[in-house]
Amino acid sequence: MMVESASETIRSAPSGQNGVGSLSGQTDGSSGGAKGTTASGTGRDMTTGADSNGEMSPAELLHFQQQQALQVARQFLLQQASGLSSPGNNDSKQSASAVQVPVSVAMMSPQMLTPQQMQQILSPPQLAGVVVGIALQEYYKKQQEQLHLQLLTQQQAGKPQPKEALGNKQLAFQQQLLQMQQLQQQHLLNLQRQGLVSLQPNQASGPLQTLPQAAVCPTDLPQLWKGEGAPGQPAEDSVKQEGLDLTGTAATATSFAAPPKVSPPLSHHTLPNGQPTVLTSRRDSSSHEETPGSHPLYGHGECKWPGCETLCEDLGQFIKVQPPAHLLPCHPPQLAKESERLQAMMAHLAAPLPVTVSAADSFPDGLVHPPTSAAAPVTPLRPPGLGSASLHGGGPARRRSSDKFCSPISSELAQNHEFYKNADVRPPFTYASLIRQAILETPDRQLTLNEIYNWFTRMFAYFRRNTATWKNAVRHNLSLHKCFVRVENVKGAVWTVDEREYQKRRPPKMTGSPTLVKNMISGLSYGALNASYQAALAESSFPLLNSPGMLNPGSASSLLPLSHDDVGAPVEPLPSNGSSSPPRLSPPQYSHQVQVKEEPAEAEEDRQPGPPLGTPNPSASGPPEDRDLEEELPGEELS
DNA sequence: CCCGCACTAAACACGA
DNA sequence: CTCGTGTTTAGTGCGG
Repeated sequence: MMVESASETIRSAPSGQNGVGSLSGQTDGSSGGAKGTTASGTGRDMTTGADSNGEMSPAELLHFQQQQALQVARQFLLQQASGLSSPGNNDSKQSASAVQVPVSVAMMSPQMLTPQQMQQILSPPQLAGVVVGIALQEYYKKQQEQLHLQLLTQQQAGKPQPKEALGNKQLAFQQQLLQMQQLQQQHLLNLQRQGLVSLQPNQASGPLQTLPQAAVCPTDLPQLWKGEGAPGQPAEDSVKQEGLDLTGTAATATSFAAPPKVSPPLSHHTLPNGQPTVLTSRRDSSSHEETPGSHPLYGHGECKWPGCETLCEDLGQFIKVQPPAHLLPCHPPQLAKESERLQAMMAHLAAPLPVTVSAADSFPDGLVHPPTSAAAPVTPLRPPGLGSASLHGGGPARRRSSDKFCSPISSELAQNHEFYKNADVRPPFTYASLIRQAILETPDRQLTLNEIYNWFTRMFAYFRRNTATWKNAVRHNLSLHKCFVRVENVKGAVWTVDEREYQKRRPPKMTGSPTLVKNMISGLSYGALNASYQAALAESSFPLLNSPGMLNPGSASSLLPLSHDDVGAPVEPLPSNGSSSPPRLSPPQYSHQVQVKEEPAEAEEDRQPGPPLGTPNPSASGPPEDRDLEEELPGEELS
């Protein structure tokens, strides 16, 4: 779950945008954004986790996600604590170490985390960094979901209660996740030992870590600790000292945390030396702790892991047996499969990627930049900021995410500029939105066809090939969409954007449809929330999903409401784009008000050069940008 | 199933 | 004639 939520969070980003659906989610922007996201991401997970309970409200979802992440972290801590102090060993020593744990645990308790904190923890850039692992995460997500379902089914025996069930489920699921991770890791380690896998601990962990890490980015953790007054380092140390088993799982984390920053305090992910033994111990502890006497996978004197019915006298035995000896045998098929896929994926991703993109790699500008071109030109990776969207180059499947959900193309681009520039990935935007972007980026808000071409090639590596195809598409779009207006110029013809038309063709409203809401939530982590939000506004494209991302108490409270009802309505003009937008223009204002529907011709005619404000739009205070442009070139059109 | 949207492909027209 | 630019039509895939 954690993973999922994390990934979800991330993905929403950039893109939240758009998110999102992509490799797996299938591209469609639309699907990705709305449905895709929901389905593949949190939505689904959530469902899995709480479906029995029915739908969760956005807020609940968010909270749930937070809890997931926190609980996992807490679990680790608890495990540590319990492992040290519980069964059998209760030395003063341990108690001493244990002392710290409680504190940390307290700190970690979900209730204590505010949405804001969450955001801090999962800052956009950092989140973005985690995106790399999304594909893997999703894969695991599915696996985990399945397992979870299985477990639930088996467990159902005695827990029908909704609320409680949820709580139990959460715990169970979390444990499951942990175990899954452990198993995965173990398996990898085993393979490693056997020489089947040459992966290094770090590498191996890479993907794995993504799970937990995604939820809680190591680098970010420090903040948490700090917040509580527990210095990052100390915490880490303490953890280590306590003989964290976490390390085991954590092996993974290492790579992530690797960077300069002192690694993640998040114990579980932190992996000191990837010692195998740790795993076992950790696992033990994990199973112990939480619910003494109970284990999600243990019941009625036998292992409940799907397919495994090993008999165990008691939990203790179960735990003992379970670990390496028992667990593996139980799930070889799954693990084997996973491992294979995992490795394949890793290979495909080119090892370092995950790490590369990690938070640590954030650039000075605060943005997470995609792997450099060198790395993987053809890799179908998702841009850090962008969640799903259709990136893979190829098939028709990709299309449109931008329109419906990635609207804030400008912010998206700004954030992932480097990525698109270097990665041979198809941008998740429609041609129309790209063209518009290209045009609006210029001071004059007009471009010749050739300049548009150049912009495409300059901005996207993807458009450096197959020129015939996309150029044709560009021309096609220019001609086809009313929003693009051709203006005769002295030198020739230039293309401008009729913002009103552009807005018209977009989905007018986002009523409070459930899906949208979900999207919003899922869109959670969209990169620079504020930035994107503003950008969205500026673009006047709907803030849709992106804004939601910011479910942050502070901003969220104020924004969410707005996004909801106001989405459809004209947004307040935000000169966020200031860069290119001349003072005179105030595009956003027109956004939806569209008075008249079509009649581009009319519109054009309407725009008489003389009366700048004369625009038919009553409410509109100022003429749309294009208008200005066009009007600036009076002669031609009018006459 | 239908519709709308986005995309791809391609034919055709025009002017330089 | 070729090329670039525009326009238009047809077909496909996808989501609502």
